[in-house]
Amino acid sequence: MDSLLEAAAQVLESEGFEKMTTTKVALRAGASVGSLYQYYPSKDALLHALFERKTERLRARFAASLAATEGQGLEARVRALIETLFLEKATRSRLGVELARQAPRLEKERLIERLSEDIHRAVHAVLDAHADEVGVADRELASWLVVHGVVGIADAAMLGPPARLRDPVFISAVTEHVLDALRVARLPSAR
Amino acid sequence: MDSLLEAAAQVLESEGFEKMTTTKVALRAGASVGSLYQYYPSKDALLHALFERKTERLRARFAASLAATEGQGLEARVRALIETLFLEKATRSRLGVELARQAPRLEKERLIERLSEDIHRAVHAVLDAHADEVGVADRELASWLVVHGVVGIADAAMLGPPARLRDPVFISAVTEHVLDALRVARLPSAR
Amino acid sequence: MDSLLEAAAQVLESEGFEKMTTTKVALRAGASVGSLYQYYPSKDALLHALFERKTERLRARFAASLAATEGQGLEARVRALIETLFLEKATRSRLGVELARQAPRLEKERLIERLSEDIHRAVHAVLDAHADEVGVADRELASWLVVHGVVGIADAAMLGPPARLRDPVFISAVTEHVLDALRVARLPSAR
Amino acid sequence: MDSLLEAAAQVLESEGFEKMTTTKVALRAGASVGSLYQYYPSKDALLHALFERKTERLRARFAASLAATEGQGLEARVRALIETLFLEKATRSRLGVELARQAPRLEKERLIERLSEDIHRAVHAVLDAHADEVGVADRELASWLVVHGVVGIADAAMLGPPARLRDPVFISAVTEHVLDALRVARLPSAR
DNA sequence: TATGAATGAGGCTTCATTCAT
DNA sequence: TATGAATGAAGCCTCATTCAT
Repeated sequence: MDSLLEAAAQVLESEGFEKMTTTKVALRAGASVGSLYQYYPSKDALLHALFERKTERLRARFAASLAATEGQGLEARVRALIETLFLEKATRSRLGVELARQAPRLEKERLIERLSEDIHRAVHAVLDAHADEVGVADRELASWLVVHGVVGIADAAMLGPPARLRDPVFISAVTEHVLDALRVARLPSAR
Repeated sequence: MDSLLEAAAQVLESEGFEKMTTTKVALRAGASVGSLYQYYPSKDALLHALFERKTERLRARFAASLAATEGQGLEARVRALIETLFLEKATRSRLGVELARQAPRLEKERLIERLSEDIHRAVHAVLDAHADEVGVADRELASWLVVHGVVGIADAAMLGPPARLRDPVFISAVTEHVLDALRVARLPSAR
Repeated sequence: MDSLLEAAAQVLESEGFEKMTTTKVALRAGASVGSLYQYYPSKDALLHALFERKTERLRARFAASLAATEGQGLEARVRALIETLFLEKATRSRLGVELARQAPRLEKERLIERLSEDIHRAVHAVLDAHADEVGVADRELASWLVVHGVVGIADAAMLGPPARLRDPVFISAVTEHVLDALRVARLPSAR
Repeated sequence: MDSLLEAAAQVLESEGFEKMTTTKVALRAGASVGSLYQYYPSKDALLHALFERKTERLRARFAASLAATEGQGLEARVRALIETLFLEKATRSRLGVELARQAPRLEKERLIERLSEDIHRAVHAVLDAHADEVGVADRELASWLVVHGVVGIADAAMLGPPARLRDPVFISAVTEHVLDALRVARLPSAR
C-alpha cells in the first residue's frame, strides 16, 4: 500500500527514526500493524521501500533536467543539475536526513552507491558532450569530484537556512564554482 | 575513565550503534555498568564525549597542518589540509560514520557545526593570506564551498576502497581540483 | 483487563509494594508484561486503578448502608456506617495499607481526600437529618471530627487482632463513643 | 553521628523516601557513604534511628505536658495533650508522613505500637485521676478510643491548611469534642 | 485479507552496599 | 576511622513481530 509508505515518511519526518514505530506508521496510514506487515515484512523493508522511492524520484528529476536542457551549453546544464539536486535536498529534508542515517545499516548503501554512480555517469556524459568547454583531462574523475563536492555542499547548506538551497544567487555561485573547477575559464577562448 | 571511552569506540566500530549496549561497553572496558554511569550519566553522554574526542583530534591535526606549512605556498597548504582531512576520515572510519549517524539526535549537531565553522574560518584565513594566488572575489564563500565540497568528496571516497583516501595521486587530483576552483591557474590571464 | 488488577492486588497483599514488580503482576495474571502495559501505561497507573477500585467499593458500601437504614434513628445509622467502615478496613487490610502507603506519592492524595470529603458530606447530611438528636451546634465540624476520629480508630484497630473490627461489642462501644461525642445523651437535660 | 540523622531527615523531608539515597544523605551530612555505613549498617537502620528520634521526642513532649498540668482539671490536661500532639504533627510534617509510610516495612511497627500504647497508658492514667469528671464506665477503652480518634483527626488535619493544627479555636473544638465523648457534661455535677 | 491484542527479549538506568586505600 | 569508586542485581518499560479471529 502506498499510503503506508507515505505514513512512514511522515512519521519519520515528524518524529525521527528512533520514535518511528511500526504501530504509529500503521495508524497514521489508517491501517493496522498486521496490514503493514502484510505489505512490508519488516521495519527495514519499509525503510528500504522509502529509500527507493526517494532515490527513484531524484533519478527521474535528474533525467528530466538533462532532457530539458538538451542541446544547451555546459553552464546551463550544470546549473540545471545543481538546481535539481538542491531542490530535492530541500524537499522533505528531514526525511532525507533520517533515511541517510539508516543507510549504513541495511544493504541500502548499495542503493545510495548505485544512485550516485548513475548521477556520476550522467554528469560524465555531459562533460564528454561538452569536452570543448572542459579544461580538465580526466573527465571521469572530474565528474566524480564535482558530483560529490556538490553533494557535500548541498548537505552543508541543508543545516543552514532552508531558503538557501533555493536561492538563485547561491545556486549561481555554486555553478560558477563548479565551472571554475572544470577550468572552463582557462579555455583558450578566454584569451 | 578513558578506557570506557575507548571501549565505547571499539564497540561502536565493531558492532555499530544499534548493538552498542552500555553493558557491553562497560565489560569491554573491564568495568561494570555502574562505573560507566559514574563517569557518563547516560548513553548519549558517552556518545557526546566520543564525539568531542574525535572532533578535538581533527581540530588539533588541522592546526598542526597549518602550523607545519606556515609560510609555504597556497598549493602546499591546501594539499596539507586535504591530506589531513582524508587521513582523519580514513582513521577508524566506521567509528566516524556511526558517530555521524547519531549527530542529528543530540545537541551534537552543534558540535559538528562548530567544527566545520572552525575549519571554514581557518581555510578562509589561508585564502586571505594567499589572496594573490586566489582568483575568486568572495573568498569567504569560496572557502565555505571548498571546505564542504572536499568533505563531500572525502565522505564519498570513504565508501570505496579505503586506500584511496591515502593515495597521493588521488590527493593530488583533489588538490588540483580545488585549486582550479579557486582559479589559481587563471590568474596569469588576469593580467 | 480486570485480572491484571486483581493480580496486582494479590501481589501487593502477599509481598508488599517494594516487592511488587510489573513482571510478577503480569505473570500472576497469566499475561505478559507487554499486555500489562497495554492496559496500564505505568506501574503507577496500575496503582491508581487499584486505588480507585477500592475507593469506589467503599463509596458504594456507604451508600448502601445509608439506603438500608433510611428512616431509622441516628444510632442505627451511625452504627451502620461504622460497621461498614470497619468491615471494609478489615477486608484485604494489607492491600489497603499498601495502597495508603503509596497515596502520598501520586496525585492520588486527591483520591483519598475526595473520598473522605464524600463521606464527610454524607455523615453531615445524616446529622442534619437527625438534628433533634444531635446536641452539638456545629454539625459540619462535628461530622468532620467524627469521621476522622472513627477512621483513626479503625486504623489503630487494624494493627491489633483482625477480629476486633468485626466484633459487635467493639462496634457498639465505638458507636456509643461517637454518639456521646455528639451529645445525644445530654439532650434530655436540654429540655 | 547525629548530623547523619539530621541529614537523613532533611532529605526525607525535601525529596521523599523514594528519592532518598544513602549517598545523598551522606553528602548532605558532609560525610561519605562509607562513614554513613559505619554508623548505620543499612538504610533501614537509618530509618529506624530516625523513627526512634521522632518517637522519643513525642514521648518527651507528652510527659512534659502532663507534668506541666499536674493538678489541673481534666479539660486543661486533655487540652494540653491535644495541643502537644497537634504541635508535633505539625512539626516537620512531611518527615512524619514519610516515616509513617515506611513503618509497615521494618519491625518498626512495634515502635509505633509501643508509642501509642505509652500514650494510651498515660491518657488512661489521666482519666483515672479524674474519674469523677469522666462519665464513661470503661476508662481503659475510652482512653484508647480517644487517643486514636484524636490521632485520626490530627492526620486528617495535616492534609489541610497547616495552620489549622495550631489554631486555638480548632484545638478547643477538638477538646470539647473529646470531653463530650467522655460525657463530662452529662455528669450529675453539671446540673 | 485485515485486525490488533499478546508476546517477551532486552535495553537503559538506579542505588544499596562493599572494600581497598 | 574515613573515603568514594566500583559493583551488579534488578526494575521499569518499549516495540518489532506474530497469530488467532
